Amino acid sequence: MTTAKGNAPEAPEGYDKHAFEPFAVTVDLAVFTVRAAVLQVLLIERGQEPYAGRWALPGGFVLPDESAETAARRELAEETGLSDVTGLHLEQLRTYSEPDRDPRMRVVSVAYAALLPDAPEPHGGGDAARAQWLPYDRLGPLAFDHDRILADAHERVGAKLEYTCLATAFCPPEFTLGELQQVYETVWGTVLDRPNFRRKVLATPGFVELIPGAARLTGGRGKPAALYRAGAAAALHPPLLRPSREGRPI
Amino acid sequence: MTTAKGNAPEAPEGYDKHAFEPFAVTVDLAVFTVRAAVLQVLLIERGQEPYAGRWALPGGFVLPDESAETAARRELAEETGLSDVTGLHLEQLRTYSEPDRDPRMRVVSVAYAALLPDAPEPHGGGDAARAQWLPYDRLGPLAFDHDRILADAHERVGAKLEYTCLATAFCPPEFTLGELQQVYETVWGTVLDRPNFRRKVLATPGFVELIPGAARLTGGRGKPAALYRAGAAAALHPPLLRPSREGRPI
DNA sequence: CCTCTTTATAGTCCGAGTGACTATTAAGGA
DNA sequence: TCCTTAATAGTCACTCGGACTATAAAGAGG
Repeated sequence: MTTAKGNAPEAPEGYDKHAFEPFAVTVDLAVFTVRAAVLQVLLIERGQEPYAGRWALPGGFVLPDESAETAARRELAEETGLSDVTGLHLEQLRTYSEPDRDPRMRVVSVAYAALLPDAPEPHGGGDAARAQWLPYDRLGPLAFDHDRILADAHERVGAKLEYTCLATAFCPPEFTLGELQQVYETVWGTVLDRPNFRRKVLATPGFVELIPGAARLTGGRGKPAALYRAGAAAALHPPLLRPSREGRPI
Repeated sequence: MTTAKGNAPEAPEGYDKHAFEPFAVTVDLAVFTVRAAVLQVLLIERGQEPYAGRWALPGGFVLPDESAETAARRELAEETGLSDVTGLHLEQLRTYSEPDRDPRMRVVSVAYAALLPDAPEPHGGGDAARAQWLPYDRLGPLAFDHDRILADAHERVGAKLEYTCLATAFCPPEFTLGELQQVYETVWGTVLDRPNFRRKVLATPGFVELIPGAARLTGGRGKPAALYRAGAAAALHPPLLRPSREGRPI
């Protein structure tokens, strides 16, 4: 880990025709999980100004020899306390660069969305700040422009459920079709017809594969459900569209 | 708005627990147009090392009081020589931040994709470098990681044609359905059935609207085509999917 | 002027996909 | 044993889209 270099880099040859201003570059993480049919978001309570006491997305600086992707995965491991985050779905969302988005200084932030299959209680994190899962609904205003980042992340995740096999990233290694449907219903905030959902999922080759043994599982009453694991496919053809939304955002 | 021109910002309160390293932040533009059934890209010939003589995407530094979006639009105006770029489609692609992507220094680049309805010959640009439209196919290797950026941009534009009304951004204010179909065929590199394309486009409310007068146009032989303009809709429901691609990237 | 070519436009046919719905199976609880 | 719950199976009709044919309206060339 390098220290802050005390002098600004001079614009090297080839850059001399432009103004040159160093920026701080950070990553912000929108980490989602589905627990008990509720979409949960990992948030950190800020301990100091600005926005002291408000909830914020976890994140931090990109280190000098890191890519943003590497920094995001490092922060994800730190904030969740998980030892292995290599299998988790992590996806770059977009970059937020409004000049006044951080009142302290000029910060450009690369936002990532991450999906977790279950929700381990978060580790304190490297910041010793309070990290906690909170339901996506019922969130007060977040710090900085994190409301918008989180809304963008939610929209992206919802859209990707339509045309990719991403939903399995919310599920444990072995899951029932009911649990998979629950993911769709929770993220989309809709109710789906169970036989039709089942027909669609099973008709998509490589989406899920049956665990062939009589392996079954019961969450309580009712007929035990067959267990599936994620398949090899990445995309859904044709897509599994959300029920009638007329004007969907781009 | 932050100052601190010329000297590195000190990590302010709240940031002191992190290492802090200033980065240069730039924008790179993948500017597309369709001319004569060929997908063209606006490129700049580099005059100096590294990659002297190679083609590169236009772009430049984000100025201290600019957002990346503002910088991208400014660069777009400079490079194309167009006086008004407010109506053009400009969309953030993703951010490239590999530590070694620019051998001179640490540069984080926010990439944008832009679509132009027709191809005015490019202005020299503020860099006095040679700017030129080149066909998307038959491009040698570009400078830096611009091959990958351009490929990502192409994939994104192709995907957005499926589920948005973006194709009209490639067309002049008044266009025929044949020209619109030409955009799809050129970007996708496929051939579409004309009656089916027509049926689909006209069945999507708000995609295009007929210019009601006997306004017609002939590009040469054949029956004159009716003229349309872009409608108010932004999304396509259901989408206009590319012909059979089995494993589509996410 | 007539015919051929070209392009736009209209319409048909059929099969895949999906929404809405009903029926059956297999468990636990009263 | 009966009821409830949840998974699974199956039906029916409608829509959409791919493939295809037919017609209309222009220019080119004899």
